[in-house]
Amino acid sequence: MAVHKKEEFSAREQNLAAFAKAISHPARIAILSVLAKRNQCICGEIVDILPLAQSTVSQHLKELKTAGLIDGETDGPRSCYCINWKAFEKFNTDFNSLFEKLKEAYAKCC
Amino acid sequence: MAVHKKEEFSAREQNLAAFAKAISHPARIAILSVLAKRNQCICGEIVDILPLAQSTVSQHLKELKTAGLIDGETDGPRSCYCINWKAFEKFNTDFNSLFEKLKEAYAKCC
DNA sequence: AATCTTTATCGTATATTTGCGATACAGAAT
DNA sequence: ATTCTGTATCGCAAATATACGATAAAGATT
Repeated sequence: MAVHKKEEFSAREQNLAAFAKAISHPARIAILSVLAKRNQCICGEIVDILPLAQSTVSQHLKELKTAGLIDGETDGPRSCYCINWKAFEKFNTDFNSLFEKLKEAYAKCC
Repeated sequence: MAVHKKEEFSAREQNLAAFAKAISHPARIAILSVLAKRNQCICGEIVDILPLAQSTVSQHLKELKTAGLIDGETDGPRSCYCINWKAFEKFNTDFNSLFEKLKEAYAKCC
């Protein structure tokens, strides 16, 4: 009963899905939104903004970082995160190439 | 220990997250990809293409439909799905308005 | 050096997702 | 009317995700 067959799909499908998964939680959207709105990286202010415990926020940040959506250096009692725009560009490109190219051939059939 | 505080975020954040969640699995990406490549809706062919059992595919289709990414009519022994392009446009718009508008102010700081 | 502050990690409880087989359902075919 | 065919749903097992408190880690402050 080997649950989870994600590996059996193409790399492209897996990559897109992984990016989507990273932004599939409102808290992570909120974090990215905060990071996007500032020119500079911010640190623990995110914890004050979100309605979540510090450990939970840290966990979400880790997921975003693991997925490559943000970069972050944590030196000592202070850490600094910022958006990895290249990852976003790649997602946009891949997403559009998959779902947008046939839009003009759009024939509503149901 | 009230797990899951998604409700405490803004509607916009929840909507974006919900869309992302819908496409956060390779199987669902694959399904959407197949639907996008055809002008007509297809039915059980998806089951033949994906490395998953029929019941599992049906479940993924249901999730996509519930999330509003696809439309589907099932009449009798045959069902017909197709992509809801408007939902995709909305996602693209919301996504870009959240994450793209400050790209030019991009100051790499870490 | 001892303490403070900030962030990461661990452990754990609960909720959700994924996947399959079995079965129900509904129109089509015989 | 009975059988066939394609799809949806149910029930269950296993994997993942979410959240928090407690604790560790590491530089800053005193």
